[in-house]
Order: sequence, then structure tokens, then C-alpha cells
Amino acid sequence: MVPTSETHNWPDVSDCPVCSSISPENREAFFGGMMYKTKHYKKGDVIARQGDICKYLYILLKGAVKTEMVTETGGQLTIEVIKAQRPLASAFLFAENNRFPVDVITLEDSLVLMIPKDQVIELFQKDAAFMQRYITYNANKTQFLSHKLQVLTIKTIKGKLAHYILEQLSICHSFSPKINTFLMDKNQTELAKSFGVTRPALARTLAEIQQEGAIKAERNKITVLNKTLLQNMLS
Amino acid sequence: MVPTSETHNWPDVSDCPVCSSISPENREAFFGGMMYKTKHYKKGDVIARQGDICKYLYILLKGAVKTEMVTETGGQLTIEVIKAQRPLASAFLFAENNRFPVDVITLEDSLVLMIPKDQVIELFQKDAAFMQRYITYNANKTQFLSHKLQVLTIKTIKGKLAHYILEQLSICHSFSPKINTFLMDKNQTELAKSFGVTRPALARTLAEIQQEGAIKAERNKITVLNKTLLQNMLS
DNA sequence: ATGCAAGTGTAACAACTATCACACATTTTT
DNA sequence: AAAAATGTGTGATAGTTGTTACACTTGCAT
Repeated sequence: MVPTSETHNWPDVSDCPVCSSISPENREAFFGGMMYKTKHYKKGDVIARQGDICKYLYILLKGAVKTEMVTETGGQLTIEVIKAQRPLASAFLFAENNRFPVDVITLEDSLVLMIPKDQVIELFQKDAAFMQRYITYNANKTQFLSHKLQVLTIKTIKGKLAHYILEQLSICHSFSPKINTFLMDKNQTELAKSFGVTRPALARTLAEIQQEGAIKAERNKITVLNKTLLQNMLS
Repeated sequence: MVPTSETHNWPDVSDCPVCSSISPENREAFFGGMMYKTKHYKKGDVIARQGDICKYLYILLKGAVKTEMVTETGGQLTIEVIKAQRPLASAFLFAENNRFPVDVITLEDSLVLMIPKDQVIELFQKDAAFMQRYITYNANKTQFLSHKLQVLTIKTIKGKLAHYILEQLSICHSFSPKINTFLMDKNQTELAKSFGVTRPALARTLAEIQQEGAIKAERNKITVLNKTLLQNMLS
């Protein structure tokens, strides 16, 4: 940090997929003259509530958050966990009804960059690569939501669980096709919330699947014994 | 197919919200030199299947389509009905996993304009207003999907129906706050599919809500008698 | 070591919905 | 006008899940 006007600490967004066109060298060209702010949050803080108006592009610089919906029946549904660095609410900023459809709650101490909407539009014009990444990122979000919808329409808990286990298994297999054991990435309570079901019902079903010989479940460690059996549980 | 620029029939997209920057006069500037094609479909034809790769921006010029998912359990879930003129699959074109998450099926004889992805990107550069409308349109789609998710997490059929009726009622009220009667926009079978439940269960629940005095249901005509009662059914 | 908090296993019961089956009403076709 | 197709009302039964409650385990903090 020596030479000329360089002592300003521009936000480091080098790990954000939407901002990957912004190298450390041209950060100044990007952020210089732009209005923005950063904000710290502690673990458990609420960054935004369902219904809040979304005026900024939020970029999670450090930390992690979860987004969840409170359904009109009082139940909870966890949509996703987002770890730094990623944009938050990128899709809602430009919607005509620009309100958060979810609560955004920090899981760790976090740092958030906030860029006003009109500044984002300026960026689009300045930097076509940024714009295209933004569009792609939003498109991926839509795909993700569609997939979430599809999983939610699986009626039975057994079906949802089988789907989840097969999904996790295929992630493992992409590293090593031999391994049939994995650790669940969430505890039962969280998993139940992401399915929109109750925790006891989930535990019961997990035991059932085990009893039928498709898996072995030890605490949060799952071993798949019979993949075909699992696939049949989807239907 | 005649000499001067005058007689060429450029596609008429004047009713498409994403293309509203394209007035009849500058259609030539917009479409001239662009690669595109149009395609006719008959009622009931399949425009795209779940899993198909999405290479084009589809714009529904005439007709109407529905999009639906086949869940892994074999059940069906209707996502939405889209009437001309609107883009189809606008969000998926730019996703890294650019596959249709839904079946797209025509409800009437339809005409579809197809523009290759790279041409769309060129359009973004030529026409900033087009780009911004595109982003807004996709953002609205994401909002729509989020809302759909929330409705799907309403557990009971009674809750879903109450939500639906209140939604329809508020649409009526936006025209005239005095009217408490509306015609259902779908028949029971379609409504049941959009809820992801069975038709007999839906009919039964509708009768129940009537019995409790919240509504009067005559065939597909609903009269709301007690709004508060309906609101209580959500929880 | 002890106590506490969080996570997990499990049971009994009530509530809800799918499934299947069929009668009846309404609209469209012939 | 009759026949066919579509849409609606309703019943009985079985299966699945929510609810509530409690025992047990594990890891962590005091």
C-alpha cells in the first residue's frame, strides 16, 4: 500500500462470483466515486425481515447467513444457507414488488457491503462482464428455487429423505465413487425445517428407512446400503 | 421477402413487457440482421420438456401455455399459466444449468418467437432499456416462485383454499371493494393440481368451508360471507 | 467432575389426506 | 334429443404426519 492515492481500503470482493471481473487493481475504478456502505452484524442478527423493502444490492463479504420463510401457518421453512462471498437478495432488488420474501439471519459475525440500486445500474453500464455475471447469478437462483419447489412437492417424508440422501451420495461420488458414507450437513432439526416437517416425524422416518435395510444411520453419519431401494422410495 | 426495408414482416412484440422499448418503427433496427425463428404449435403440443436444454429466449407471441412439473413421485404440480405476449423460460437461458425445470405445454394454438442466446446478449448491448426490462422480468419471476414456495408450505388444504380465496377476493376488490363474489379461474381439477392435492379432497374441503359459514360456493362461483373466518383458517 | 445445553430416539394419539369408488350435474358433440 | 365427455359431490378405509411428552446421549463450560 504505497504509491499514489492508493491508501483507500476498497472492499475486497475478489471471492464474489458476480464481481470476479473486479481485480484488485481496478477496484478503484470500480468503487471510486460510488456510493456504498458496509455494515457489521453479530451472530443471530437479522439483516432483513420478510416484507422489508430491498433498496440495496447486498454482498456478503464475511460470514454466513440463512434465509427462511415464516409461513402463514406459523411454520418455518429454511430456504438456503449462504456463505461469504455471495450476493444476497440480488434478484429482489429489481423486482417491481421489491420486498424480501424471506428473513435473512446471520449464522456468524458477518460483514455486508450495500450498494444502492441506481449505483448497480451504473455498474451495469460501466462493466458488461459484471452485468452478465449478475444475470447468470440470478438465473442460477431461479433454477435453485425451481428445484426447491420440486423437492417440496414430494409428498412423503420418506420420499424427501430418500431424495436428500441420494443427492448427498451423488456429491460424494463426484469425489470418489467408492464411498457410500457421508455426514449430514445439517442436524435433524435443520433438515426438518428445510423439508417443512417436524423433527420427530423426520427421526421416525429415518429409522424406518434404516429398518428396511436401505441405509445405516449412526447419529449424523449415513451409510447407503441399497441405492435401488432408496430410488424406489421416491415413487 | 421484397427489396426495400418496408415490406418485411418483423415479429410484432408490442405487447411483450420486456420488449416495450421496441416500437413498430424501430423493429427493423432491432430485428434486422438478427437470427431468429418463429414456430407454430397446436393446442396440447409440448414446447419443451423438463430437462431439455434451453438455448433460446422464447417469446410467446400468440396463444397460451402452462408450465408444470412432474414430481419424482409422479404427481403433477402446475406452476403457472402464461398468456401471450410474455417471455418463456427467460430465467433459465442464462443459468449455468440451462435446463427447463418444467414442461411447457400449449393450452391453445400458439406462436413462439425463438432468439438464440448470443443474439440476446447482443441485444442487451444494443438496447439498455431492453436489458433492464429483462432483468426486472426475471426478478419478478423469482418473486413469483418465492411466493409459490410459501403457498406450498401451507400444510392443510383448508389453509391453501382460504389463501386462494382471499387472494382472488383482493383482486376483485382492486376493481370494486364492494363485490364479494367471483368466479374461480380454474376448475377443481386444475386448482387441485396447483395445490398438489387430490381433487376429491379439495371438493370436500370446499364444502367444509361453506358449512362453517365463511363462503357460499355455487359451482365455480364463490361468495365470501366472512372474511375474518377465512383469515383464521390460515393459522 | 458436574451440570447444562443441544441433539437424538421413540411412543401414543389425534388430525388430516390419499385412494378408490360411484352417483349426479352440466356442457358439448353427434 | 340422445350420447358422450367433462366436471362435481360424497362416502369408507387406510396410511401418513403433527403433536406432545419424555428418556437418553454427547459435548461443552464451569
